[in-house]
Amino acid sequence: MSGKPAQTRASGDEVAVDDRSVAARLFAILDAFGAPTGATSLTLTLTAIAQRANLPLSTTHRLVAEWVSWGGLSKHENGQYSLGMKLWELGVQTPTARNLRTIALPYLEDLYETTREHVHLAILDGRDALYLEKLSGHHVVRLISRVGARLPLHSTGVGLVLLAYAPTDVVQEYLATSLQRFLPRTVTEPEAVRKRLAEIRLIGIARMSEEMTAGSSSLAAPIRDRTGQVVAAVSIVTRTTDTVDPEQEQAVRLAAQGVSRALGYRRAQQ
Amino acid sequence: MSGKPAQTRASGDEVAVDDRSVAARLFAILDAFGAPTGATSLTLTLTAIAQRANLPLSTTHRLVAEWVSWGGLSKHENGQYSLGMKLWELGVQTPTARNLRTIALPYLEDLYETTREHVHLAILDGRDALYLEKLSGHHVVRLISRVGARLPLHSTGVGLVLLAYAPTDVVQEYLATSLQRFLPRTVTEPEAVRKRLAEIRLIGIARMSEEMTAGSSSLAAPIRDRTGQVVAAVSIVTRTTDTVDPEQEQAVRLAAQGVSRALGYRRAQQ
DNA sequence: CCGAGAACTTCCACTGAATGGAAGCGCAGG
DNA sequence: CCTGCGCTTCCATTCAGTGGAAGTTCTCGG
Repeated sequence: MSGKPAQTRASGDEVAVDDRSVAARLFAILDAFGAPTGATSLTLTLTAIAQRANLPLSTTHRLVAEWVSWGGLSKHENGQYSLGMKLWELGVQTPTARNLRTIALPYLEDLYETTREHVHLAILDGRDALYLEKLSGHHVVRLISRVGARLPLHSTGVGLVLLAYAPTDVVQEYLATSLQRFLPRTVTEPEAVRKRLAEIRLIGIARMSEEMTAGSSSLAAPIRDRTGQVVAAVSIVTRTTDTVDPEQEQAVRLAAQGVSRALGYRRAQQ
Repeated sequence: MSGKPAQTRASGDEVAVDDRSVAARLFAILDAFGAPTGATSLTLTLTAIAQRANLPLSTTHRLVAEWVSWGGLSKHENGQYSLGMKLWELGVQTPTARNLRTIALPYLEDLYETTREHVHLAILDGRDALYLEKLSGHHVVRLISRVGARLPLHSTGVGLVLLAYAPTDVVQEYLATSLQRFLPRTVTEPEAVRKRLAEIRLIGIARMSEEMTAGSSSLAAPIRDRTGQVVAAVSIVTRTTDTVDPEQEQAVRLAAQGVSRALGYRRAQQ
């Protein structure tokens, strides 16, 4: 109702201009719900979103409203916002997620039933192993992994398998950076990693022991599509024991082969 | 390099202006990948996106590029676009999807193991049952349902359970519209549906038979959170048989109770 | 009960970012 | 070689988005 001009920009001050596009700002808002403060920041207030996205409050308000009206964010009674169901709906439509998961799930279930261990399905995405699926039973054991998590390639069973069958330039680039050591047994030396990769290609299975989480080991095997390319990896994560259980190895191999066959892979001329 | 003005808008012609905001246009692009032509249109060309989103090609080009740079869409070698992994990553972070799924999955696995039937987990979203999870084994039987699918409330086991415990105004509104009859046995008459809902509330389980898919029946039970509110439903879908298997009913009930307990529900004073 | 403060919502003049028609490019088929 | 189709780039125009500020609501403490 007032007639006063609102914009009163400070005269000589150098204002760091924000040259992000509208789209980039919208994305920044969603990214605010990502991993920043870690695990449990799944719900944010408007102000918190504005801070994380580094946007003025009024702009945030308007853009958040756009997200909410579309369903990408949802507003709760208490005024907090969280990621909306629409994102989930579209997310599960993502081709790789949808197809791989659908096809692999039954085999993962079988693997879980026969071994009763944590079962993982992961793909290579950028420099990480991206966890597509996880079956865990009622174990009290907490693992770092969860669906949607990203874990390093060199310290996880699935990661090492994915790396073993990745294009050489990917391996090259990955090993060019310094690899984080999580536990004393984590292999971080590039040449040592290369040796392991070669061994994995030879025997078709990766054996990890106490390299990411104390007390747990894993067995992982590659999943191939109809072109023979490795597109994913399955693993089971067990409590570390002295002996390697050949039956477990067999179970992991069978699961990987089952999924591969379902994807159209026909055993190559051995 | 030319100096000619590009914009040569037809003079007297009435141009239907598009008053969608940038955000709305961006969303329209994602929606183009949704359900429009049905199931398998998971990959589109630029032109196809422009058509479906009803946007000029150049605008589409620019906005699609924004999505791609963020990871919401990904561009394949052949020039086709599909939903990107980023959407999946954010999607699985969605609170309800994440929490419910994580908590429920082990119980769903148990249910699958004991019954060996299709297992479903769904929530009420708008006027539909939204399928959060589905375990299916290697059955050849094709079901309509899949993760992320939306199916009607009155013709599915989970749907009817969700409706039975929904707020009265939701029920009112749902029954106010005409309900689709899929098969001869689908109950579509509002009063008849209300009767079923009352029965479900009484016995705590929904029994459906040949109301959505010929030859299959389902048993569904409600999942409650710590406040006692019904937040989801589990079901098994079986081939229709003459007799009701009390053990199956028991298994479904147990699964629902298990999840409810895990969500913090303590059996109310009966 | 009132006042301070924090968080959210609305307002609106200004402007630069988004727009989209057209031209340019690249490729496949005739 | 030409034609047609689909994608990419260009850029003058303009209007949608912007964000500072004022208004509103809610909570907490005195």
